[in-house]
Parts: sequence; structure tokens; C-alpha cells
Amino acid sequence: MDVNQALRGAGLRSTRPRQAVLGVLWGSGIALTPAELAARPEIESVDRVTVYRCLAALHAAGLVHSVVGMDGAVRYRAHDLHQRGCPGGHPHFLCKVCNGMWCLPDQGLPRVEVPSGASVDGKQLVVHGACAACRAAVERTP
Amino acid sequence: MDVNQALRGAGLRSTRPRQAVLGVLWGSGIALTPAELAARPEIESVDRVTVYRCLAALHAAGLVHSVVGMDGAVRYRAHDLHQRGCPGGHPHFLCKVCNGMWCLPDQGLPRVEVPSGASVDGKQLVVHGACAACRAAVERTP
DNA sequence: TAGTCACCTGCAACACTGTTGCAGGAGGCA
DNA sequence: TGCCTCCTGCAACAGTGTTGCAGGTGACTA
Repeated sequence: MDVNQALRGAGLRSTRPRQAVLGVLWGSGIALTPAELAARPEIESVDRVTVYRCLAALHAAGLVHSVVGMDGAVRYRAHDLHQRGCPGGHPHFLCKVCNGMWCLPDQGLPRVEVPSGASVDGKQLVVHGACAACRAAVERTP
Repeated sequence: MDVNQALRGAGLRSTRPRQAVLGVLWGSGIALTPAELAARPEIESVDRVTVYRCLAALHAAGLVHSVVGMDGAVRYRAHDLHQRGCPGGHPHFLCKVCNGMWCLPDQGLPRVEVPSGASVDGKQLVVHGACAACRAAVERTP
């Protein structure tokens, strides 16, 4: 499935900015903030406001999910191409050095007892630390 | 232990803004954003910048811990008076209606397998939904 | 292929959040 | 009481996200 098909399939118009945003998210494989996205060469020419609106549309259409890192930044991650309607029902790993965020889709989220009478809409588990590449870089240049 | 003692004990000067901020956090029992804190009558007269700096100092001194909600807002919660050096090592419940945040200190955080070579500094689990009071309010006024 | 219409984009402006620099003031100790 | 360090408040700024609006474009129909 390509970017065009994915957009159409989700009921969205296939426009250049949306193709670019979804293409970068698919290509990067990690979760990106709107600012990181806007800095990509493929998206540099797209207005900042349009990036936000594209992300909102993709999110509403279920093509991406969002995660809030310990730094308070919202990051967006494209779902696996062949696994529609992802969930985001998994932990995420956030590297404090390079700020990259990775999904940990093999693992689930634990059951949590909430205060009596409260209802649960969703959960989010973020693990923060240093990724392998950043640890190696730090050890090379102490 | 009172606010003064707590500040001194943590190696901080006991000033009016710090007393006010810590007092409100202790009194409220829930986690508050800097903006929510600054809106409190006890703190209204304190400069916005000072609120941020007080929170940073209290956090560094281990008198409060911080949590990032699904809304991207950082919230601060005072530790239990008699339980120094809290941890934040527990889940938090965030009400999407009133934006209140509660600690769930009886429960731990699960073990998570991170990508090979990565190191873990900490974890954060946020459960979002509606608190009992907000659910009741919604049901009363449909 | 041309026409139409709803949706999308880009620009400008704004609100909010958080940070930095600096001068003056207050807390705490001798 | 005096002094020194730390803290506060003000001003200014950067970054992030939102809103309104005019114009442009995609997709559908005839």
C-alpha cells in the first residue's frame, strides 16, 4: 500500500503536504514531533500550520498515533502499513539524548486499578533513557 | 512537619513564594500545572517566572515530583509529608474533564524490555479517563 | 474534458508556555 | 548588626500551537 492509497482509504484527500508528512513518518520508523517533521527537507516547503493540520487529520483518520514524551512534546508515529487501526496500546521508549522515540509493540500495558468510580479511556507508558547509538556515542567521547 | 521545616530540611531558603507554592501543593493533594498553581489566590501575587523557578528548586530538592500528562502539560505533586524522597515510581491518573491528576502510589510500574543496548533512566505510566466526580457531574447534566 | 463545490493550504496574527538576563531585595549566618 | 549569597520580579524573547480568512486544488459529475 502506498501513501496515496492509504490516504484515500482513510477517506482523506491525497494532497502533496499529506503525502509528504505520511511519507516521512512511514520512512523514519520512529515517532517525530511536529517541529522535527517540519524541519525535514521533504516538508520544509510546507507551512507549519499545515503540518499541524495534516497530523490532526491523519490522527483522526487512524493512520498515525500520538505519544506524549516525558519532555511534554507530542510525537506522531505512523502505524505499520499492513496493520490498520493501530492502537498505540504499547509502551514507548524515549531517548533523552537524541529525543528519538521508538514503539515497543511486542509488549502490552499493565492493568491499573484506578480510583473508585473513575473510568479509563486509555493508558500511556513511556520509558526514558539513552538509546544504544547515543550510549555508544557518549562512551566514545567522554 | 510544616512548610518552613520542609524547605530548610531540603537545604532551601524559606521564602514567601516557596512557602506558598509548597503549601498549595501539599494542601491540594493532586498534581497541578505551573499555570494552575499561578492562578491560585495564595500565589496570584507571585511572578510567573518565580513560580517556575520555585518548582524547579522544589523538584531538584526532592520535595515534589513531576508528571507529564497526555495533554503534554507538566504537573507537580508534593510528596507525602512523612515520606521523604518520593519516587514518582507509580502510575498517575489524569481526568480528561477537570484535568486533575492523582497519584496511584499503591501500584508499581511494570518491567519493560527496551531495545538492545539501551539504558533505562525511568518510566512513567499515565492512565487517562474521567474521575468519579466528573462522571457524576456528566450524568447529572446530559 | 470542463464545471462545480467542498475541502485543503498558506499567510498573518495571536495566545500561551517556558526561558534568560539583570538589577534590586531578602534570608541566614557570623 | 552587617555582610554575602541566593532569590525575586521585571522585561524581553523564543518556541509551540491555534484561529480566521482568502485563494487554490482535488475529486466527482455531466
